[in-house]
Amino acid sequence: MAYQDRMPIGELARLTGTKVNTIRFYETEGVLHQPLRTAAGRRVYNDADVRRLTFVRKGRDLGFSLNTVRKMLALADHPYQSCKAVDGIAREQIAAIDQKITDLTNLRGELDRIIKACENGIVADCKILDALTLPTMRLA
Amino acid sequence: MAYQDRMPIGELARLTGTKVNTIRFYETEGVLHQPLRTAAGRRVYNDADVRRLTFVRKGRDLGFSLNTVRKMLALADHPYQSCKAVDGIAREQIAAIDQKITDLTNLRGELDRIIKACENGIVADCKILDALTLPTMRLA
DNA sequence: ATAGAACCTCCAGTGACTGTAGAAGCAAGG
DNA sequence: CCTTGCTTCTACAGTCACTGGAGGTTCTAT
Repeated sequence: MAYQDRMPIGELARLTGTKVNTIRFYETEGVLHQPLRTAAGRRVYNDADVRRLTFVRKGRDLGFSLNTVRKMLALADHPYQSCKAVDGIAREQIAAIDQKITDLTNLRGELDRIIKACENGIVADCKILDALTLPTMRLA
Repeated sequence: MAYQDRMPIGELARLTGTKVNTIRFYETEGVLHQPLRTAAGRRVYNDADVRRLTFVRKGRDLGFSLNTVRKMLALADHPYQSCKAVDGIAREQIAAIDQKITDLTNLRGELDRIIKACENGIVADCKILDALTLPTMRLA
């Protein structure tokens, strides 16, 4: 299970595609736990940190604020907290997520259409703005 | 077609859920065109600006940088540019979009699972980190 | 033993907004 | 017509989430 289980910050950075400075920043922000240190004061990470940091980076890439990511991490950190709290945090995010999925799907469709039109040598009349503007495929 | 076709900045802000200052910021960044001005120097916007700004906001909310949004807007601004360029810009984004859709779908699934477990009075062993970490449902 | 890479802390800079100060414009009531 | 109050204007400082660099230490490898 633990293929690399006692790695320095540079290795964690490499595995997650994160800048070393950013990892230290997340630590000061309390998004990543304070890691163990070697006698010389160097940070030591493990596989759990890789998973946690990957989650943070993906969450940010998906347009969630650090604060929202923090809330979602709270679900992982306190899996035995009250159902009410967990349910609240989870529900809060679902509507936003569904909207993002809808928007991305529309955007993807339009980019696809543009590429296909190009293949046929026709320059598409560009409807890319509509992809995120028109109320097509609304879920609610 | 033009229900509100000569609006001040405040109205554009209201319609798109954007801060007035942010609209002015997008103008200086060249993401929004320089609008017409009244004799007194006030900005005047129209429906096309509403659509464009909506696109920018959605794009940002989906985690794309202003620069990437700028590139996608270029598809709308120059629909008759060379197919090669259009195709390049479009293709560049599609892989990123697919990954985002996959990640969001996984995340949504896990939040759903957490909520359902809560309904049953069972506190779920939380696998939220896995939602964005495990290589399930990879497209490529 | 020493060159070079990786690490440390601290702090300044960037991207993308967000808020505020101070002045000018405009619409409505008295 | 005038004042009260809201909107807009420019300009600039502040915030969030990083990102990069300076100056110094530690580790690794020859």
